[in-house]
Amino acid sequence: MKEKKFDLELFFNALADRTRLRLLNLMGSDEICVCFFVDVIETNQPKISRHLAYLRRAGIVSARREGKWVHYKIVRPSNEYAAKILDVLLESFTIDEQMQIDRSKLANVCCNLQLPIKPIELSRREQPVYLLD
Amino acid sequence: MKEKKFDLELFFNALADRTRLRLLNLMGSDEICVCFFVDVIETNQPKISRHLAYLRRAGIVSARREGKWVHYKIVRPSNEYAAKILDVLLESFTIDEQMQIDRSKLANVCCNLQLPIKPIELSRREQPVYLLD
DNA sequence: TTATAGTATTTGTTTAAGCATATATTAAAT
DNA sequence: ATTTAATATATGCTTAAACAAATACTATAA
Repeated sequence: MKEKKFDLELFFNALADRTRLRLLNLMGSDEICVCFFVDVIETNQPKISRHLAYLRRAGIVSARREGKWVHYKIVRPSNEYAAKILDVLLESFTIDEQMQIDRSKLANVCCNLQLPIKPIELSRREQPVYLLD
Repeated sequence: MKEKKFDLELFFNALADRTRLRLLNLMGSDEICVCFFVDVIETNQPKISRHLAYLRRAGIVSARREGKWVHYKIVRPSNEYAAKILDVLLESFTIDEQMQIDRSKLANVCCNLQLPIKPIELSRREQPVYLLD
């Protein structure tokens, strides 16, 4: 079973959109629920879902369903150079004003930033998880 | 006089195209004439010019006219993160088979790869140069 | 059945290719 | 010198394809 080749063009295309960069910024090192993205980016949910699907196809994020909710997180791309590039990109968000505003908005709607275990989710029992795509 | 902000989306879009990646690979650390790109990529000249213009607008390459010829080279993006990303990208070309094939084709049509001074150009007197854009 | 998220469809916009043409430079001819 | 031709490169224009947004609809879980 051969690994399918990592598509650098798809990768860069995925990063060439402000909404998708904002989504990556919000994920940072945490796992974030779709509904929080909708709150922070202040747009409709299908649009967020479509951009998340784009990032998924590019091998940049993964999804995990937990009950009604789907959580997304950044995954390390299989291509080592893409992984390095993603690291630098995430680092670059620290000097971007809007990205920092987004992060504080997320901290408001979602009190679990910075916490190793998320209080809200503690009250829900763990479900048998499955991955999309 | 305020520097205009570096456009990360434009930068990533510029990198999200195989032809443009091939052009960057061919430039590497050298300054290359448009006619060599046309020879190596084996496509029409307007297409090459268009992609080079795209890279120029994204702040990734610069052009220098010397007589009838225009030479392109990679420039360090003003955004430090973009510069780092470009470094990693160029490094990634070393493990890409087609990129290496392109480089050897270039070495054939253009004997000056690896040489600090290009023999062909030595026979032309230096012109007052100007930059496009 | 209600909340959450994903998909399908339509529409408008962006992008790329191909072709033709314009511009810049040099060389050659008058 | 001035015109003409040739070469190298850039740019308009048109068409086709890809992409994004909005809306409506479907699927899943509680």
